[in-house]
Amino acid sequence: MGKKHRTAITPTRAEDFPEWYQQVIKAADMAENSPVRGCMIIKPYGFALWENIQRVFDGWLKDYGVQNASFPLLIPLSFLEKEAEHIDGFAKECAVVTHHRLEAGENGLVPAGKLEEPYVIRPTSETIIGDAMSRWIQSYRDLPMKLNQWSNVMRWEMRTRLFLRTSEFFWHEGHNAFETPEEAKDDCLIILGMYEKFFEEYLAFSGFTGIKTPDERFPGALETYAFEAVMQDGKALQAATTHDLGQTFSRSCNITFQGRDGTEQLAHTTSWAFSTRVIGGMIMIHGDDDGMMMPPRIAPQQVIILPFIKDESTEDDIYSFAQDVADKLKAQGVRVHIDKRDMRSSDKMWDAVKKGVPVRVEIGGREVEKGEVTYVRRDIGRDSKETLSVDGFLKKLPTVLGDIHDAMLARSKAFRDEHTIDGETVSDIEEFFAADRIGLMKVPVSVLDDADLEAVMKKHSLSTRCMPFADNGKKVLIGKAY
RNA sequence: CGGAGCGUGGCGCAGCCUGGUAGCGCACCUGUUUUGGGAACAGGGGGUCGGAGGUUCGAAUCCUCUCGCUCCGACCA
Repeated sequence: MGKKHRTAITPTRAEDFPEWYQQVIKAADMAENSPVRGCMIIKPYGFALWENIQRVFDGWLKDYGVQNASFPLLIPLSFLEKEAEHIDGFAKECAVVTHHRLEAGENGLVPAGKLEEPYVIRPTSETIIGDAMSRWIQSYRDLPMKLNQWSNVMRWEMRTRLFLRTSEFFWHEGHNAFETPEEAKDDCLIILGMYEKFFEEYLAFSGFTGIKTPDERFPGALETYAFEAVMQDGKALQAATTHDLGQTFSRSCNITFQGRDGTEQLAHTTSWAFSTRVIGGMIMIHGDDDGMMMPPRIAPQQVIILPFIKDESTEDDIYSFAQDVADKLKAQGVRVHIDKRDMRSSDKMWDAVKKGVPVRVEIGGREVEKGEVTYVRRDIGRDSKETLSVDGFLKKLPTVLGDIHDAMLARSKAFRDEHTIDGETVSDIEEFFAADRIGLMKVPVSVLDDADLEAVMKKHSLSTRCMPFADNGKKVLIGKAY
C-alpha cells in the first residue's frame, strides 16, 4: 500500500531503455533467447500477435492481387553470385550449407557428403524467385506477376536483439514484376501506402514514409522506399521497405518477356517486406513502465476476464457467469480469454497488465449478483474503471476498443511529432545530438552535400532515415536508428 | 568484428579482492489466516556456481582457454 510508484517493469524506460525493452518481452511472455546463437524462440503469446498480423495483412495483399507461394530455404550459391551488387550487400552475413550428411567421427558426428555447390540459407529470396519468374513469364500478358511468401530468412548478424535484429527472423517478402518502370514505381508506392495504413490502423503507430538516400538503398535497387517510425528513446526504426529494383534483377535472372511490339524486353521488378521486427517496434512505441500495451485490433487477447473468487462457494457461479460473458463476447467476434489459473487475483491482474491486454474485465460476487461487469482499460489504468450491465458492456466494448486504438495512435503520433525537430544546417545537427536530445532532426536535403556532415554523423552514429513524402523530398530525416 | 561488462536454483542479485564444498529477495510447494487489487505468519523443496583444463590438501573464489549474453561502435529488416 502507498507504493504508488512501483512499476511492473524494472528498470523503467527512463532508467535504462534497452534493459526495460528486454524485461517487457520477458514479462509479457512474448519471446526468449534460444540455444541457437542469435535466434529467438517466439513464445505462444508473441506468436499469436504475429499470426494476427499475418492474417490481416495477408488478406490485404490478396485483395491487391498478390498470390502466395513458397520457395526453398536454400539458395544455390551461384544464384546469389548473379547479381554483383546484391551479393556484395549480403555475402558477409550468409549461413552456408556445405554438406548433406553426418557421419560418426572420433568426437561425435561430423559433416560428410560435401556438396559440389554449397547452398546459402536465404537472406532474402530475390534470386531464387527471379529464377522462377524467368520461367513463368513469357509474354506481357503474364504481367504483372505478384508473388509473396511468408517465410523465415537468416542473416548472420554481429549483434542481435529479440525481435529487432535476430539471425533468423520471420517476414513476408513480396516480389512483383511489371511491364513498365512506371508500374513498378507505382507498385512500390502503393504497397508502402498499405504498410502505412496497416501500421496506423492495426498496430496503432505512425511514422514517416519516404525515399531512402542512396547509401541506405537495398543492394541492387534503383530506389528504396521506407516507413520509418520513432521509438520512445528517440531512435528510428525502419518498419517496412519497398524496393524498386528496376531491371537489375530481371537482367541477372533473365526475366524477359515478349512485349506488345513483339520485341524481347526485361521486366521491371519490385520487392517489399516487413518482418517480426515490427513487434519490437510495437513494444518500443506502446510499452510503458508496466509492460506491454497491445493495440486492440491486433492484440492476441482483446479482453481478459479475471474471476475474483472470494470463497469456494461462489466459484462455480462466478465461473459460469464469466463463461457466459465470454461466450457473448466471442459471438461478437471479440478475442477473449478467461484467466482461470489458481492464483491470487491481484497477480493475475498484474500479469494482464504486463501482457498489455487492452481491456481487463473483473467479475466477482458483486457482479454476478447484479448481472454486471467491471472493466478497466490498459492504456488508462484504474481511473478508467467502470461497472456496467453485461448488455451495456457488450454494446460499449467496440467503442472502448476503438477509443483505445485511437488514443494509442494519437499518442504515438504526438510523440513522433514532438521528437522530430527541424534544423537547417550541419551545426544544428551537431548541437542537437551533442546535447543528448532524443529524436530525429529534419533538415533540407542540401545539407547532404555539406562536407562536414559525414564527420558529425559518424561522431553521433547517425544515419539518414528517409526523405519524407510529406516534405516532397525536400527534407531529410537524420537520427540514430535500430 | 573492435571496446566494455556479465554469466551463481524459475527471475533478480550477494559471495570472488583476502581459496575451506553456497546465501538473500521474489517466485514455487504445504498449512493457517486473509482476499475488489501487486497479503501475513509458519514450515518446506530446488542450485555445485556457463563449459573445459590447470594451480592447490581444498576453487564459485586464483590462472589459461572456450562458449554464451548484454551494452557501446562498425554492418544490417
